[in-house]
Amino acid sequence: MAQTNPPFMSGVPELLLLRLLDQREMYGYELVRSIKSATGEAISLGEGVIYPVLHSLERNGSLKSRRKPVGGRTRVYYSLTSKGRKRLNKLQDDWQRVQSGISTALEEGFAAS
Amino acid sequence: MAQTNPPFMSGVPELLLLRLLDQREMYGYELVRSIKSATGEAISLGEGVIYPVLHSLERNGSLKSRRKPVGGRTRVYYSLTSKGRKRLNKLQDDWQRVQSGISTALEEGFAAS
DNA sequence: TGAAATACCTTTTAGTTCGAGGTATAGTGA
DNA sequence: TCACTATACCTCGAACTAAAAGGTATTTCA
Repeated sequence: MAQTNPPFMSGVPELLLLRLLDQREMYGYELVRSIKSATGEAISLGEGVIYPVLHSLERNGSLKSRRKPVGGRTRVYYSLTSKGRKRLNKLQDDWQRVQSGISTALEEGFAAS
Repeated sequence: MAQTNPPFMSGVPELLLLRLLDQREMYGYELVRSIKSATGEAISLGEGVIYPVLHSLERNGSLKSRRKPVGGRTRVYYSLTSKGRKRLNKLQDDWQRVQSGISTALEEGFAAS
């Protein structure tokens, strides 16, 4: 069914990845679980979402990565570049604007005269 | 350039239209301006967004319309059906979930020990 | 031995927002 | 009268992207 453009999710994976990686270096598989817990189980993103976004963010210079062997397996750790930090700020501003706009619209009508 | 899927906008036009039309009957051109003012100028949607969404919502039974001649011009007024009201409730729940999930994720780290 | 968890990845699909462009009438001011 | 703006409807094409499903390979644990 591939529910695309699901309500209110556009830009969300990117924002969450940047936000989490701004706090500390993490690898893909770890991010999948971190997003669930960081959002209080409200948002869950599969690997099919995470990896492509990670790759495109690295391609455009927002993230850098380093491979790190851990007990036979290899993990790819990602961290923010300064460009990524700028991008995070922009997305947070965008989010704030949309969020407050919608709040205003939804709350209206309480004191409908 | 057609910047599509701009951050955080997916589902937003539908939510706002349903919300405004739940308060009172309105026509397309009017909705364009109402969205701007209802969101405190934070969100602005062009006619190229409004009309297609209006049509698809009517097609799926969330809205019904009636034509009304007003001073030589014809306006198409839209209003919610019961299906549209259910849809509005679902979208509001979705929004609430995403909104609180993101707030939690963004606020985290204040008291980072 | 087998199943589950870890860890990486790609491909395909299904939209949906947005800008630009198009038609036509009514109202306004010069 | 002429031009311009506002009103009011609409369509089309492009770009972007979240999600599901499927794929590989290793380690851990019962």
